[in-house]
Amino acid sequence: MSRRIIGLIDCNNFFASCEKVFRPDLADSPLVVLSNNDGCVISRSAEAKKLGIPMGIPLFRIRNEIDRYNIRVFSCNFALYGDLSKRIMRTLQEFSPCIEQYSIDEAFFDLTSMKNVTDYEEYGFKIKNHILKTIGIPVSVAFAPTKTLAKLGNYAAKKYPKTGGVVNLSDPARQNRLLKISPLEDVWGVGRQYREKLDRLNIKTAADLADYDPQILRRRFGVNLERTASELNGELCFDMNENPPLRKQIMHSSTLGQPTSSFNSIKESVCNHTVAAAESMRREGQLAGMIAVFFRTNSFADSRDYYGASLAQKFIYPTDDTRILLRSAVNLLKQIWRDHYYYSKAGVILSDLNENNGIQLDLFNRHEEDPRAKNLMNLMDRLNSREQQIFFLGQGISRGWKANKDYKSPSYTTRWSDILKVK
DNA sequence: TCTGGGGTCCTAGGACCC
DNA sequence: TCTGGGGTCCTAGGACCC
Repeated sequence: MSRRIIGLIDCNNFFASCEKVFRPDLADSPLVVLSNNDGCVISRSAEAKKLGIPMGIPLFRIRNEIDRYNIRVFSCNFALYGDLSKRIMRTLQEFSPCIEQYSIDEAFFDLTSMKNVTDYEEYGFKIKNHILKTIGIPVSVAFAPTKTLAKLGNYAAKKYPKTGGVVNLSDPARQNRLLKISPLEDVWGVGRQYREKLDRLNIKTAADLADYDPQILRRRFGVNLERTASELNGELCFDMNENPPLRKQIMHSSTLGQPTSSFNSIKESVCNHTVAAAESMRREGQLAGMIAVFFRTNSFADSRDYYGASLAQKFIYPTDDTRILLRSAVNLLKQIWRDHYYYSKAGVILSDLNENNGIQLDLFNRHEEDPRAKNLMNLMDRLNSREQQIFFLGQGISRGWKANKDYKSPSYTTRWSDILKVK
């Protein structure tokens, strides 16, 4: 059997890079993208990183730096990022027959069967340059016999400019050299908690982890960390997964623009999340067996003023009908509602998801599916596929509770009215 | 004043069954 | 009052990922 060779492509500063694609005038400017509600920084351009803007910092704490260095600020625009992501994944298909999209901005791809590719470094640059030229997003590429090593290689491709953004770790000697200089926190699967505990065992580098007794790792940290260590040794434990299993739950929630004590505002917010979650569930062809609604006051505030609640309901017949889901959501909300608190977050979770291929029939309660419901949902999904055209009354009209998005870029690629004009 | 949103898996413990 | 092994299902909590 020939050795496996797995590639990993990972976009550089993805959200920030997306914003720059349509603003070439900002190519060299420091730029940050904010979380929902313009709360904190979730993506930074290279220039912003160089200025020392940390990941996750709240906007209000970098007001000075923004003024002093003229940092450009953008609210997040997921329609734009999702669309560019799709284009990148499509492009990658030209380079590998087997792709696993791992997140919005990264994908593993298997080159094991591509015998004509022998110079991986050259191939990596080919991919990188093609994506930069056709889509405008800079990416890093790494190759290795396991996913965990490919991840580590990709880290190195970003960290060491000398690599030019491409790292080939197919050779064990190179793997070992990188393991020795990689701190534990660069390893995929090692978070802060594990790092601190491993540090006490005198495990400080990726090489230390790879060399440690696997049985002790398993006993003290579980099977996944043991696998991570094996993967660092070049032994494949996390294989490619071209068709990731369908999601088991779908959550939609948000922080509100302003805390509110108004039942109506929270109800509208919950209804909107329900509609969005149902839409995304139908896109996957799934049905919900359960719905849960939750809301809470600001968790950072004084605990005396804290109230949060959640309540779930099971469906006898799993459903994807937004009208049924909305009815349940509002019902649940009414049951746990309390006046006089100021709520800042609300959302909905659809779970017990089943594939929509014939609902299990109950011997005694025959369930007749209403074909009109299906048609109605299809029609709504089509009309709303690019931007929202029609909605349920429960979603509200004024939407005063909506998250702040003061710095949003236009939806260049997904909204007709925002399409870029060429003079 | 202002602190994201959306997921997964593993493990331990309790209830319950034979 | 004490004694046993095995299994399932559920839940909560903790860890990780982007």
